[in-house]
Amino acid sequence: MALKYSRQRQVIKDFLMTRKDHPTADTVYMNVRNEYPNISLGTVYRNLSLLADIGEIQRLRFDDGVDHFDADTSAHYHFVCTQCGQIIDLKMDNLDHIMDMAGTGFDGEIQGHVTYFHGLCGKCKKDNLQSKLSLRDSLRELG
Amino acid sequence: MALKYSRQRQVIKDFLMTRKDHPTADTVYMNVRNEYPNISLGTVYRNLSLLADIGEIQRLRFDDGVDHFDADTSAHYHFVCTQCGQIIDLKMDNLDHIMDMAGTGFDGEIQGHVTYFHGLCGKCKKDNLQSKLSLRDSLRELG
DNA sequence: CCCATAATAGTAATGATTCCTATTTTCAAG
DNA sequence: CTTGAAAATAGGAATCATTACTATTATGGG
Repeated sequence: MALKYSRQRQVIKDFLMTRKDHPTADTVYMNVRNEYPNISLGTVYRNLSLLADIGEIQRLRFDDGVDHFDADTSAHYHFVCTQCGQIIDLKMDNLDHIMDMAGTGFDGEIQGHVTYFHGLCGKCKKDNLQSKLSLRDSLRELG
Repeated sequence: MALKYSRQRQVIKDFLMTRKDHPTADTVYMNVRNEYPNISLGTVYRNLSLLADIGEIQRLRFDDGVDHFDADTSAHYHFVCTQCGQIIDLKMDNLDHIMDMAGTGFDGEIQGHVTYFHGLCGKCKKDNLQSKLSLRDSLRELG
C-alpha cells in the first residue's frame, strides 16, 4: 500500500503546478512528453486520478465533459468562458453560506457544494464589442 | 427546419414529466421501451438533446459523468447523495447574488452559474446512524 | 392525397477514461 | 551496496456514454 513516488508522477505534478489554466489529462500528456517522451497516456490518467484521490491536486468537472486538473487544492471558484472555453480562477469569498440555505427544510446532511460560473471572459467580451462596432460602421457605409 | 413532433419524441417527454428523479438517457430508454418496444437508443439521445436545446427540458450534469434530464425547466437546485446516488430537488431561494459576488473584480461578463450540493440524503443518513448504533451494541456485547 | 423533409431504427464510429499484463522501477531491509 | 517484494509503468485492448451515418419511414402543409 505504501506509495512509491515514480519519476513520472513527479513530472506530472510538477507540470501541473506550472499551470493555472486547469489542463485536461490529454494536455498534461502532450506537455509532459516533451520532458518524458515515452510516458504513456494511461500513466498520466492513473497519476492524475491518484493525486486527486490523495488530495494533492483537484479534479474539476465543468460541462464540456472532460476532466480538468488543478494543482491548487484550496477551495476556490472558477469561471468558464462560453465562447473560448478558457477557465479562470475567481478571487471571491467562499460561499459556504449557500449550504445553510440549501439545508433549511432538507432532512439529509449537506456536506459540500459544487459551483462554477460562466459567461464571457474579458477578452471575448471586448472582442465581441469590437465586432459589433465594426459591423455598425459597415452598415453605415452601405447607407 | 420546421419541427415535426414524432410520437417517439412525445413519449420521451411524457415519460420524463412523470419522473422527478432526473433519469439518464439510458433509464429513459429502458422505461420508454415498455410503451414503445422498438424505439432506438439513438432516438432517445437525439430527442433528449433536442428538447434540451429548445428549452423544453433541462440537461443536468453532476460528477458521475452521465447526463441527467429534468422536465422541470424552472431554475432550481439539486442535491446528490454521495452514498446512494439519488438526486433530489431542493426547495430554496435562488442564488443569483453569488454572481454579483463573482463579478466583483472580474473583467468579463458573468451570465450564469451552476451549483449543486452533495452529502447524505435523509435515508442514508438514518441508515448510517442505525449501523453505528448496532455496531456499538455488538462491541458492548464483546465486553 | 402528395411529397418534401424531418425523424427513425439500427449500427458504426468516436472520444475520454479505465483495465490488463508483461516488464521495469522503487525502496526498505539485510 | 545488493536484493526482493510491492508498486508502477508502457502499450494496447476494453468500456461506456454519446454522436454520426444511412437507408427507410412518418409527418403535416398545400
